[in-house]
Amino acid sequence: MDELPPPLTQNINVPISYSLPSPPHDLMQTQIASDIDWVSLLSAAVGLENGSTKHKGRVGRTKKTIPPRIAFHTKSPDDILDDGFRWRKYGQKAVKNSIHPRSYYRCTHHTCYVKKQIQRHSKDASIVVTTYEGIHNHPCEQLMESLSPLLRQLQFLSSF
DNA sequence: CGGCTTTGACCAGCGC
DNA sequence: GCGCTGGTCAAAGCCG
Repeated sequence: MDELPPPLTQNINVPISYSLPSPPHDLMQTQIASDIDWVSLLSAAVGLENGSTKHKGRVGRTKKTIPPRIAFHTKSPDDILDDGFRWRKYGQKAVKNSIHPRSYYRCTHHTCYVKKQIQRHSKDASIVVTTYEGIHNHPCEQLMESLSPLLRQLQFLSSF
């Protein structure tokens, strides 16, 4: 499986819960432990979403397929969570029933079309709701950067 | 100069 | 059909 979820790194904020949007119902929220198995978690989310019907609203101007979606609730003073990937902001909108605007980000990798939305919780401003849409089709740059010295060492040792 | 953010305009879905 | 709302576009400006 080369489609990995946003990996946990040492400086990443640990989500306190995640939500699986499952239309037509509202978000289904589950508390998670800090040592969560991210691969199986996101795999479950992908499986759940693939079988679902279309969700409310326009998915995109050109894209017709519905990508998998998963939302993380993170208690953090920072809006932008460092998940190891590079993101470019392409929009911000004020949303109804919330004083906090919603920010829209796209993965900057040219072949990757993953998007994420970031919004502060309407009732608890200390909670950041990050919604990922789609799965990255490339490795995490930051993770590969931190692993490359280790990989080089392993290659060196394996030559003996 | 390239990459990024900001921000107003635009578009499409939905409910009435 | 119309208005509201959420999502996206794209020009302008900022920054390293």
